Amino acid sequence: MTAGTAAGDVRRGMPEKRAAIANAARVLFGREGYSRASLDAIAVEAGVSKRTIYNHFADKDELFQSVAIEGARQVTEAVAAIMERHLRKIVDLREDLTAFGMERAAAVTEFPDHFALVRTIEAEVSWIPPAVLEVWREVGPLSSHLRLAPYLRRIAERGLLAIDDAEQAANHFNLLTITDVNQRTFYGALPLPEPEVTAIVSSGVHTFLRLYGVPAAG
Amino acid sequence: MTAGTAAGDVRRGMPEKRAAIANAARVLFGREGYSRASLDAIAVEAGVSKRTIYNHFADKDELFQSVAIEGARQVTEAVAAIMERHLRKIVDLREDLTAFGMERAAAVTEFPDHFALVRTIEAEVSWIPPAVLEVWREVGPLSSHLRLAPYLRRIAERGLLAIDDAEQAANHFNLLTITDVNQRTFYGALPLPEPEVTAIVSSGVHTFLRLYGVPAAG
DNA sequence: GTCTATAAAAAGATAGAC
DNA sequence: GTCTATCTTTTTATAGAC
Repeated sequence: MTAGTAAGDVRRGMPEKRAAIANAARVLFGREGYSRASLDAIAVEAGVSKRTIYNHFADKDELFQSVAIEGARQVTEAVAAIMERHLRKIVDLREDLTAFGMERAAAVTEFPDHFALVRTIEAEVSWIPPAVLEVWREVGPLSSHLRLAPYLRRIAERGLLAIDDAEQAANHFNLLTITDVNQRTFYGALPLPEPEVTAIVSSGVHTFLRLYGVPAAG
Repeated sequence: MTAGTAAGDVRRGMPEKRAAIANAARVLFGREGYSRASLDAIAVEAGVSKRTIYNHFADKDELFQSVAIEGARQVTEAVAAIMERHLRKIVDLREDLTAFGMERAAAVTEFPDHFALVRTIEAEVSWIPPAVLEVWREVGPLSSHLRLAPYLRRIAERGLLAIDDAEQAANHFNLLTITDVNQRTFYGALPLPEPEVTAIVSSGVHTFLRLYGVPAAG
């Protein structure tokens, strides 16, 4: 991954073969990492000749970056849907926060290719063109991270949480739940029995509510 | 990194060349990552022929694993020294915790090779023999993590903190300070101005004291 | 746009002399 | 134990036909 190639270049109306290549690349980059995943293998997995890959992507770098950004977009959308499902209407605050945290943790195991790719990106961070990296962060982790704040702010406005700085509270929620899980499982690469995941998330929510809970809503 | 090779094999009384190889490998694995770092380059950096590397290490895998575990040991010792310096005798709790957090964060930038290597390990976690990975975790991150608990327990026994579960409290301290910093900087790979690091650590300590602080000692 | 075939370079590992 | 020189495989990337 030499610095300097252009960014994503993801268009609506992808031709079929291009999509097949992107899917195969996501799987193989995720399973093997950047260097080990060969374009030969990606071509086979996609059912396409290697030359066709070069007709759609400038080189291996651009393919990787394109796949990374597109994957980040998908995961961010999935996380947004989970937020909407659990944090739009609050029934029982503790239960809703816990269910949100659990599903968010489960999303990591549901997109194993993508999160393996996230680990690769983190490892190769010095080799990725800064502009591409910035796009990836904004589309992916930063976006998932920041979108939580407005939900918390609304919950606080209804008097169910006592929050000064919603973005800091969102950061604390993330650190105490998903970050803790990810740190222990290497983004899902090492298996962790579900009861332990439940314990971590429940404990994280508990601590979060010690920080921001309101007696009446506890 | 194929699974199945033997573990560390680090002895006291390393011959000079072996040490030179290990140093060069640490630098190059850190700078380039596992796949990109070639044994040719490592040999040049070490001022040694490539054949000599194979006289000391079975193959590239074993070299990597040996370097990773030895580096983890060194960093863990450094972190232990920082703990001892700031948490053995408490003068002002908030100040001491903050100074500890700042120096711990600084250690990440002081060992850039090692933490670049940590990112590589995390990325290649599925390719590292489980036994080697377990040794690495115990010697490195897990050890740095767990050694904090006894210090907190002693501080609590002197009445300066209100702690039930010292290991959970240690986890919370780590999440709120060093993990937050590492997450934003990719273990120091992306620069973060020192004032921002200070802000994160201070804020993390503040939150930690909201959770475990004692009015008298606040 | 897509394919087969090939070039050109690089990397891990080894042979054999000293 | 250490070195130079070499083998073998794999990889990225491209030529040229259809």
